[in-house]
Amino acid sequence: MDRVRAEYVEQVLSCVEAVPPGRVTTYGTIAAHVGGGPRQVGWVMSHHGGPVPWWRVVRADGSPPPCHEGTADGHYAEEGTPRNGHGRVRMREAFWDPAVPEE
DNA sequence: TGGCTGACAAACT
DNA sequence: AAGTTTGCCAGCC
Repeated sequence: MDRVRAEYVEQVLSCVEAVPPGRVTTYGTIAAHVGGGPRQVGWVMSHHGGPVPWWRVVRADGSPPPCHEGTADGHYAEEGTPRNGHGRVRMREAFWDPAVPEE
């Protein structure tokens, strides 16, 4: 079953890498796309989200991960991600869904 | 084997 | 609007 886990991780990372600059997606969206639960996606990110743009993956309310939020802020400024004046991303503008990439 | 924890989410108060 | 509770899947003690 190790392979299944590795494949699941690959899909999650793939979705994260598929997120275009200036856009963000949520754990729940990825979970609904690749399967499993939002916590599972978060678990994968915490253990295998090193080489991927994890800052493009935010919570459902638009808040960045509890870790490296300062670093994420720098990336958002660099990518031009629309954010609210409170350190949270404007989901209404920046939200991106892997099932509807043409948006 | 059972229970707790964790980069979450949705519903309820 | 903000805080609290339950459900979710997988891993670890």
